[in-house]
Amino acid sequence: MDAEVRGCGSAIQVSSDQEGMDIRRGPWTDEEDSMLKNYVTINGEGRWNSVARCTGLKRTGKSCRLRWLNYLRPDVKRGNITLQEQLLILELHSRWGNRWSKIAQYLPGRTDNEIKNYWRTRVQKQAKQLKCDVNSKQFRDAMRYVWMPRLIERIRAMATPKSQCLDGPTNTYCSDLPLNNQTQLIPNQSHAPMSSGLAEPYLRPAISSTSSDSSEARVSSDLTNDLPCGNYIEISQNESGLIQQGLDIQTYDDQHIDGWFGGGDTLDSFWDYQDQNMWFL
DNA sequence: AAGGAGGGCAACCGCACTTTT
DNA sequence: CAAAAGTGCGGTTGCCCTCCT
Repeated sequence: MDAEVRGCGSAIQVSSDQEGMDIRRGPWTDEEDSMLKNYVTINGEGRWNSVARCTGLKRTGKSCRLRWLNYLRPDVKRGNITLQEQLLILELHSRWGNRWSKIAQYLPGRTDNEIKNYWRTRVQKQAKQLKCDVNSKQFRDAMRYVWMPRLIERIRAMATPKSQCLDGPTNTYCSDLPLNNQTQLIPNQSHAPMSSGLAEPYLRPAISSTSSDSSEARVSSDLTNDLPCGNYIEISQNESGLIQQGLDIQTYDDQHIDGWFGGGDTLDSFWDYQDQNMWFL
């Protein structure tokens, strides 16, 4: 039996659980936020049902957990998804599909919910506009061979005015990813299951490298294993200290790409559309 | 200026898995 | 070992805001 209480311009739903206790739903208030934040700061994460009971919050444990993870946690990053993050999302999704929490482990400060929303609102919208299924080969190929290289181009363009950073036409690009020498991509521990405490950086110096004297550090093997069709991101650091991102991309000429979109005109309009929407560029 | 449409995002739901008792 | 409780995760919903007409 639910009752709806309207206040402050938003709907707060109150229902009764088995014990007759009122359960609040809907948007969290500042007061609730501070109650939850204070409790977790003192007592740590976990035991979310207890949190709900001990704080006097009339919320379910699940609701408390979600609020903390997606909003109140101190390391939650706000603001737009960066180009590098977009590229990573595309890459990891091509590998793992809708494993949002797993993908989120590689994007520090981003929540699975945020990434999921990003995918649904941006990427799926593009698929819809192109009148193809987001899981179709056509769409995945467009991501892999058109959008991702284009993203990398943009990252490179934004990151460096330096010509030495370009490795010619060999599909090696650079960006300003904040990586240290001998960098390895590590999942963000703060998103790991049953984690506690502060987030660790998701990028750490590599413990070892197969090529001892090489300054290159490829994305960890866990990330690169089984990547589709020889398409992978390689992160390395050149002598200037700038990070190079190489994408092993098969070369597709315009004619091939035209095949996906039915000819030059269609492709042109496709790019026009992309430029208008700017969702990843 | 007003109303409608669509997008973005926070929050909820249900199920599956893990841990505890 | 089984049941209950707790937790995690992906899918979905609905509200609010912005843009367009």
